[in-house]
Amino acid sequence: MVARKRVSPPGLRVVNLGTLDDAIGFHLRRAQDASFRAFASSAGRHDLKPGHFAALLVIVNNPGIGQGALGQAISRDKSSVTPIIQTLFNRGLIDRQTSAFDRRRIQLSITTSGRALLRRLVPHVRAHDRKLDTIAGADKPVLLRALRRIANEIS
Amino acid sequence: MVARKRVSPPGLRVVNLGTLDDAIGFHLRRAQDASFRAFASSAGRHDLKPGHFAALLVIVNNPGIGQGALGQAISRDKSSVTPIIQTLFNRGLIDRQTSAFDRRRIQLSITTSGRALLRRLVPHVRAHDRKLDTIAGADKPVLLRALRRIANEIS
DNA sequence: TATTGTTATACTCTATAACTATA
DNA sequence: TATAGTTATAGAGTATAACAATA
Repeated sequence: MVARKRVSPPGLRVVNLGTLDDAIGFHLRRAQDASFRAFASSAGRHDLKPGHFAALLVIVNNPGIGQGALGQAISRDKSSVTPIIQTLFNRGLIDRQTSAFDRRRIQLSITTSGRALLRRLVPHVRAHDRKLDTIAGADKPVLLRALRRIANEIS
Repeated sequence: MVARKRVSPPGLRVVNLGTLDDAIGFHLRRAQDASFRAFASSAGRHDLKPGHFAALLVIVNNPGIGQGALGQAISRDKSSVTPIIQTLFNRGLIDRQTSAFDRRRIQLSITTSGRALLRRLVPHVRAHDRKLDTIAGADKPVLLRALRRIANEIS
């Protein structure tokens, strides 16, 4: 009697996750991972990664914002913000203007071409958001509330 | 009249996140990020990172599991599983045994010392889980349901 | 002295592709 | 030919620390 495909390890078809299956952190990672990949393969294919997109959105919504505040908004260190800003600037998507009040500060704003890219991207981003919204369905408000709390309150 | 601290950019104290504030993906990333850091600085300080811990948990719950199936369980490529397994093995936390049925397959199982580490770690992990559970409160079932759906259904 | 942003650097996590050995 | 696991390698993404300019 020959050992056949799949027969070898007895009863291992379904992986038992144990307590992991009840751990919010574990599912948080899987969901974030899946969502990130899905975003990257739709909007990301169109030349703007999630991080860059988020930064651009913050800038368009907060013209004149500095890199420190931007970093806080997207929860990144200022040293992580620098390369993002450089990319956006090199592509002509944003402007940098030294503040007249404080010459250490650089005021960020979106350019016409940045707006154009955003417009071009919005449908894809919307599609991604809608996918998530559809999946979350009526759970969305509760989901967002829980996620916000986790991000803000955990220590 | 001298320009004083914080006065320069008019009205920028609070960052306006715009549509980002309504995007599940954005909050997913922030929550996952915060949760990961919190875990790393409690249980992680005790020598096992989230990824390694998750792998060890899957192994303890599925003795004899192979690296492919393990990777599927934690949503990682087999090439990402290899270094995790090596670390766990080098620390004597798991055993690898070639399957008698299929000598390509390596059956993973936890060692006594792996169990001991797990026991030692459980309080910290529990504390982290409890923190998340407390924050999620009554929202937890809905949160988990939404996270599972996102991980499984998004494309 | 403190703060804004940059640079240099390094670390973690991950995947792709090519490989070995088995099947 | 196909599959389990390894290796080599590369690329994102991020942070820490030291720095320059300015406050």
